[in-house]
Amino acid sequence: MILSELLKSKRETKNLLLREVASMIDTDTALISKIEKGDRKPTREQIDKLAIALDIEHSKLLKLWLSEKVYEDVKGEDVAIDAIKIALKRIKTEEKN
Amino acid sequence: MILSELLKSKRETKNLLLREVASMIDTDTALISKIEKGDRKPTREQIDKLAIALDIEHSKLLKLWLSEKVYEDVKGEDVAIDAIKIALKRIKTEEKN
DNA sequence: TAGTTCTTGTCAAATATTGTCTAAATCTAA
DNA sequence: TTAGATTTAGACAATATTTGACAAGAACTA
Repeated sequence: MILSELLKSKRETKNLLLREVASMIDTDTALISKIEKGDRKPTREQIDKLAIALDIEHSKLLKLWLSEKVYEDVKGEDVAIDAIKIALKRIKTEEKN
Repeated sequence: MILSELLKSKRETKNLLLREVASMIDTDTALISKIEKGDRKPTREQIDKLAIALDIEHSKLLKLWLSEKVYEDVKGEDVAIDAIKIALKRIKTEEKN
């Protein structure tokens, strides 16, 4: 499940209108629409607010958001998998200290 | 081995001066110095040129460069590992198609 | 068809990144 | 030590990227 899909399905489950979510996020409907369509990435602050507005576990949303940044960095590269693995190892070894 | 370290050690192995590398990369010594100290990230074009100038396998350099972008995205996040893993899965499943 | 919701395109403002210059710091050899 | 060379640090303009906002169009609903 991709971030944009999650946001849209959650909003629909809760029967909220774009304008209602928009006001909770302090922006306009156009931006929310774009976020739900994957045309724009939410900022981190928006992620925080969206978690509250849509009642989604914050860390779940954050994970998805971060993973999409990672994905964008490497997609289309033929060394994508190796690059991600290198980063993963680095994170893991750092956590041990 | 981190990108900046690799670049510096390779240059030293080859007994090149910053200004020599700089001219091959079409920039000035200050920038190369910063790259070697990790203060600046090379652009992708610079990675390509550095691979040639320093005689480093291009894909190796590219992997390191990409991995550091990934690392920067998630470092310090307590969901960092999960986020990377999600991205990794996504890349893997997409490659199958 | 009118009213509402959603989508799209555009563009300026805000941010972030990059390149270059200058001068200071560090190193090296005589 | 000092002169000359190399490397580093700081500042700042140029560029690029991201973001927010507006307006108009499209799609949906009653």
